Amino acid sequence: MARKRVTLAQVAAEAEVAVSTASLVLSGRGTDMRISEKAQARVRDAAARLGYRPNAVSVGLRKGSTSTLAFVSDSVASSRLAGEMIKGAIEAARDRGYMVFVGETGGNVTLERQLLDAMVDRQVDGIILASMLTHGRSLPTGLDSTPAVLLNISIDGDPGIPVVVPDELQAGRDAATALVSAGLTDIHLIGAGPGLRDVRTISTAAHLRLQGILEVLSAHGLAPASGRAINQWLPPEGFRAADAILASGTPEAIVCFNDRLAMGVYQAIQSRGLSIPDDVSVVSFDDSSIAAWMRPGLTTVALPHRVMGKRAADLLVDAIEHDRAHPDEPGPTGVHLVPMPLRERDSIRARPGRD
Amino acid sequence: MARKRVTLAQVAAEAEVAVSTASLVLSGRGTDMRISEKAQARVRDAAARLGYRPNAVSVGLRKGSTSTLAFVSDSVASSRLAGEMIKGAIEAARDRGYMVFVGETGGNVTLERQLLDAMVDRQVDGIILASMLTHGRSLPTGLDSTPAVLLNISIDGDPGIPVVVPDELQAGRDAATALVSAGLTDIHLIGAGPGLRDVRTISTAAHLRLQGILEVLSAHGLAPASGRAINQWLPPEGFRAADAILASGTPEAIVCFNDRLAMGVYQAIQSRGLSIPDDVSVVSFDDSSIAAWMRPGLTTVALPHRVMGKRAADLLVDAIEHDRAHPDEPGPTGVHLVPMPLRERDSIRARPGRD
DNA sequence: CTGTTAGCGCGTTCAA
DNA sequence: TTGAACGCGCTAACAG
Repeated sequence: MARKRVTLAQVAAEAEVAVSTASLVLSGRGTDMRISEKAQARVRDAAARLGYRPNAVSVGLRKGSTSTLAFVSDSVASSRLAGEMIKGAIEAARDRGYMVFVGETGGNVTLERQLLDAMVDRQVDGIILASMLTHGRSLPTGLDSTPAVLLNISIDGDPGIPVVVPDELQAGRDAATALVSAGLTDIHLIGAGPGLRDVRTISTAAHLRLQGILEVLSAHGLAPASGRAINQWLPPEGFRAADAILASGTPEAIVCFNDRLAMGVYQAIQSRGLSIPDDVSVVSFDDSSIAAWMRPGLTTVALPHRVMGKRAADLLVDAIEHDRAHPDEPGPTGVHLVPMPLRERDSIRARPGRD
Repeated sequence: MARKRVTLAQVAAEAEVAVSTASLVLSGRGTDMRISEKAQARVRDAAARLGYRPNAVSVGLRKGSTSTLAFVSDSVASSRLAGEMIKGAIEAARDRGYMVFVGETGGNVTLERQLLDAMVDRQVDGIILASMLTHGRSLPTGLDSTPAVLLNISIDGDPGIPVVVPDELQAGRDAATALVSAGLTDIHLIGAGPGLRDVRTISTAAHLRLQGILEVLSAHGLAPASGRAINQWLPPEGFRAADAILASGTPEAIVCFNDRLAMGVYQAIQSRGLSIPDDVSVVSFDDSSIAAWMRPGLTTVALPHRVMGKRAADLLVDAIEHDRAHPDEPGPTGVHLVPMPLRERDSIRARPGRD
């Protein structure tokens, strides 16, 4: 097993040149250093024949840079989201020549420390710290000694490093606009609301979505017909909330704060023999995989996890390269909002008599 | 930025001993080598004071082993599965002191080669090669020079390394048994069947599930009342298939080959005003997240992705350690079947008049 | 018991 | 143009 790797020294021997010559040739600076064409050819040939590949560990030790990123997330339950973000980050990293270590903390701070340390020990060039919750948290120490980017984490105060988060505020506006521009005015909220402070989760997404919704409604002289602040955004809760609304009449439209709530809402509406969107229009958030499969297809504002991951990796590599070029200047920073596109399907119907 | 790391030499200087002494003490073999208690204390103290952490890259170069695993998958669309497998692998790896590089090939063979090479360049100690399709494929070369495990991949012939796959055959048996033991005999198949060769996907899962189902049915003197071999196992296909069955009467029971098909089947049954499970019993496979949220809860045979990932990582570390201990003996091998547990919910009802 | 020495594989001076 | 020598940080022989 494990047949020995060929080293640069072996290539040099095979090509009958010195190691440094081989090194220069293979790093593409042969012509630059005016090394004879025939020598270069011999080196390249030998390398190819022997199947030489530079030992990345050695290069890492020598240059201090390992072309490696760390992706550390807390990924609690909502694993699908994490998967997409990781995927986006990995792809972007690969395109820029980086590999990525992935670690999960399960929200455990001690574990997070250990993971971060292990990553730094392995000389990662940069760190993406991701959360699946988007709530305010404090920053682990040590993130200042290595380039880092925060993904889906909102920090209180300026973290001094780039932050990538979805544009939940605009998403809220877009969801509300989709309803209002269909002429719907009797709008009920399930998940949070009706007031700006009626939020039961630590997620900042809830606040921002609500804020965006209320902003658009009030701009049209409207207010939510009702609102339910819910702690757990799952189908059964959605069902119960919708059922309560339906008990006292048929609403024109319901905004669900995520697709799982919407699934329960669908069940409640349909079990009463009502039709979506003929009787009730529904709009939601997340665009999880079920949204497209529900009948009718659910119109929802997508959380672009993959794009967010990609964005974070790109920003991180930018930061790393900036750091290399200008070691003493402060690195890039700022909050990067990733747009949440509205996926229009078939759960909203314009009110008759309106355009 | 990037304040300099503390090196072993600095610790040794601070403790006024030689580097080798410091090395021995910090690797826990101080007492073993009978180094004076006070010297040991000085070293430990200095290390703690300076915040010393060994440079893993250097250790990797020196020892040839990096405490690092590679997880390479092709993860096509079905990303949630990949996420769970990765998670399981990462957790198990962490518990045994390994970090993991994650890479995705999107099914691109060239990319797979490049990724694998990049991993090997970084001196990973072992490789998990995973697929989300479980179909027969050929093995990339080079997997023989590094310990490796195949995850969710069935290879034609003996790959000579451990393989982890779900026990789909038994899963098929269990699904059929759940129905038969409820006294149901009018059983329709959606996804594959009715005959053993009626399969439209490359997935080996379809074959094995079908085989298990037919085995149990025939053991009870039964055969499928109907079967539909379907290419794409998605809700619309499930809806159409179920609708066709319902057009010619109400079936006692339907076996769906995955949960997404079942979702469509639910929609078809319920849109006709029929009840699950009072009129029709349904059983399925995968236990995807929607299964628990459907109404009524879907009884389904779970694909334990996380367990599979964990299993693969454990086997890989076993193989690595075996290799270290007995470098010339052949490594472990064999097919490891991971049980697929039946998640009983509320979509099956025993036929009245039976127990 | 402790210190010195020699690499792991590579990139980079500095001379020749 | 090329080759010899040094060191990244650490471990393992080998002396002392």
